[in-house]
Amino acid sequence: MHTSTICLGLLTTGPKSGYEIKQVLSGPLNQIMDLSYGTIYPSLGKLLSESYVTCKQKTQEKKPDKKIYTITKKGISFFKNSLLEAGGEYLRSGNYGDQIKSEFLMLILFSEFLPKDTTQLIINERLLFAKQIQALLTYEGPISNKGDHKMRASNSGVFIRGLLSTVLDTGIKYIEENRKKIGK
Amino acid sequence: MHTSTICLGLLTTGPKSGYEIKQVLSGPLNQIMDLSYGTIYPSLGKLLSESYVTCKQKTQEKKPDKKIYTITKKGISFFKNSLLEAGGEYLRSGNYGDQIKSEFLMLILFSEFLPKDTTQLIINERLLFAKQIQALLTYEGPISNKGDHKMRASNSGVFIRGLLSTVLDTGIKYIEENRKKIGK
DNA sequence: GTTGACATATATCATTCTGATATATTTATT
DNA sequence: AATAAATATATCAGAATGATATATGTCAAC
Repeated sequence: MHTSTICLGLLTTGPKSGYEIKQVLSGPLNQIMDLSYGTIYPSLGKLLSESYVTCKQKTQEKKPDKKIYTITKKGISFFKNSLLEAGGEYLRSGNYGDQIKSEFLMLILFSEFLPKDTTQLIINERLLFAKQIQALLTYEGPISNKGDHKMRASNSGVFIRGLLSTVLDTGIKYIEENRKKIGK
Repeated sequence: MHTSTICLGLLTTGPKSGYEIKQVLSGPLNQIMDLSYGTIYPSLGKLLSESYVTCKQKTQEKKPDKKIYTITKKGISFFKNSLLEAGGEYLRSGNYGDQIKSEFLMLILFSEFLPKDTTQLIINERLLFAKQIQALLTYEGPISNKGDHKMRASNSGVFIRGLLSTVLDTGIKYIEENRKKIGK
């Protein structure tokens, strides 16, 4: 899926700045996708030049200028086509897996070459982190203004949150129950 | 973790060609890390120029020439340092999460813009794929010569396989039980 | 028997992406 | 009063991907 498709998709829930798109991608959605500013800003620029979005410059009183991007009708139509194409490519490719780079598990994989206390420290920090993410995913209270909890409130959003939460929980329990086995 | 650290780490289990390193990274390990040829070959070249590995050219009778790389003593020492540094950076960074890009879940996230049958097809294929990976991870029989099952046979390898298998199983069950909720 | 698909094997490269950095203001903390 | 952290956009060197090129072998299909 192209960066532009992701940006447009996130804009379907309402106008956003590049900074806000990054915020959304730094919340629960971070567990399934991330983009850097260096990818987001140029993508929004291109989308603007092709009239898939419009841009309202907001000269804020107390903060740096904000460029709020709004998806256009043309943009929604383009997004639907792009998404369908991405789905078709996904099905055709035969590569149905996710792209994962786990620094944590690579360190564990090579942990026989690491001091034991370092390995244990890494596992402790990872578990703490996973529990924080767990809290973020299961959080049901009022939406904060920090962008932490921003995810599509649709059926699919609920489905994905549930999936991530369940899977994360299984992972935490597995690590807690089996960590003794490493570096034995 | 740098590409060179990963290559060296994989070479600690025995000499390998660039192609074989890619094979290992295409087996069960693919669930936690992947590298492309465009990353592996230049990295091995650099490692060779710095004497962290040696290279034996094997003119094979029936196949293209093979360049078998073997880690040196200097290489092992360098690997241990690099790994310790990677562990330290991991702990210092505060970013304990994995880098994940899930084409599948992004398609599900936006599935309200996709035809229902397309979404269902995507889920079907994903489930089929996940079950194949599951079989690969739990496979206990003789090691094939296809590189499919190559993973470190150490404690950590067993730990990681178990973790991935457990987590994958939870994911499959969740999707099977909750897929009706999408696109309702 | 030969065509086509697939596996083995190395290598390069345009395009893409990341991670770091620069800039500037506000808000919160100490 | 100073310092850190959040808000906000933008750029860019370096790294990584995905595609492509090259070449040979095998194996099944037609």
